[in-house]
Amino acid sequence: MDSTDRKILAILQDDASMSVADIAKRVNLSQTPCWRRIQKLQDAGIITKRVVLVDPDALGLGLTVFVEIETGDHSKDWLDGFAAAVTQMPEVMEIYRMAGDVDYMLRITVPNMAAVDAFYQRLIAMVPLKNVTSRFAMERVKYTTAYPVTAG
Amino acid sequence: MDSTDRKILAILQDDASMSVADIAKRVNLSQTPCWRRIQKLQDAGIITKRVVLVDPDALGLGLTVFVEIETGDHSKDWLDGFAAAVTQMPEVMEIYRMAGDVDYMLRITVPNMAAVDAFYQRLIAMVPLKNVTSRFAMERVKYTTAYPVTAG
DNA sequence: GGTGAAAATGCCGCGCC
DNA sequence: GGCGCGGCATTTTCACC
Repeated sequence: MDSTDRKILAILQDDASMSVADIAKRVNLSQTPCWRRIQKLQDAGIITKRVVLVDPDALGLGLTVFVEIETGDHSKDWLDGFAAAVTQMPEVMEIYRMAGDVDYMLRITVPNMAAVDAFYQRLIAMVPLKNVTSRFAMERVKYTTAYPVTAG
Repeated sequence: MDSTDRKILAILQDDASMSVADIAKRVNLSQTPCWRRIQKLQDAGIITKRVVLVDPDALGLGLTVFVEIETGDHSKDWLDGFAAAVTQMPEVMEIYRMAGDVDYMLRITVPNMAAVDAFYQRLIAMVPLKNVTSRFAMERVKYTTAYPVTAG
């Protein structure tokens, strides 16, 4: 993957509605080679998806909460099952298995406090957990899906 | 926004490469009205962007770190400036202003431990901070940009 | 809202350098 | 790896129900 591919990725991560012709201009290529590069990035699994991003406030999903979970001592099978179950829950946008005292970090997006509590109740009903800490976001200052691809 | 709009959003949040004709079929609409609804969702700012998602591992960005920041006592202007400066940093994917003891929560994506340290050094060089805690992710279990739009 | 169809645009395969 | 052409799919805009 050379610097032209990186430029293409930078463009598409910011705006995937651009035509191949316009992208080609921006990276000083003609249409066909540019198109072939994009195909290749898709086939190689570097580009994983094409999606639209939606304003959560417009959907009434104004509340973001980070949930830090200490599972306590459990087997690998148990942990896998736990992770799979949490993955199914639609308000869960991100799940990370963590190093350190916190075992899992979740980011959930919900309409209001009641939904946070409903989520919490469902979560602890699934299984006993050693500790669950919720951290509430007041404001989303930055949110991007675009990874840095250009050095400097 | 009715249930048809929600169905359209659910589809486009999952796969924006679908043709309008195919989306129309899935929501039992003909092409033109379906197209008009999508336009409306864009014009209303509900759909904010069309992007491609990229595999961070493929870019050598395998390390995700949550950074919890306590800023200490500072003026609103100072906080705004701080937030703006952190927003500029390309490894920062998400920034939230938090309720509670932690003032800001960041998610950063970097190639390796050295980059974490480099980020940390740049961060604390910007200004004195009361406390900075890094939490390291071992594994990304779930990551989605698709908000739940269908009740149930 | 829905339909059908036409115009404009953009995609993407081919032959060639 | 890159280019230009051209058929074809898709988008987008009509006029009308």
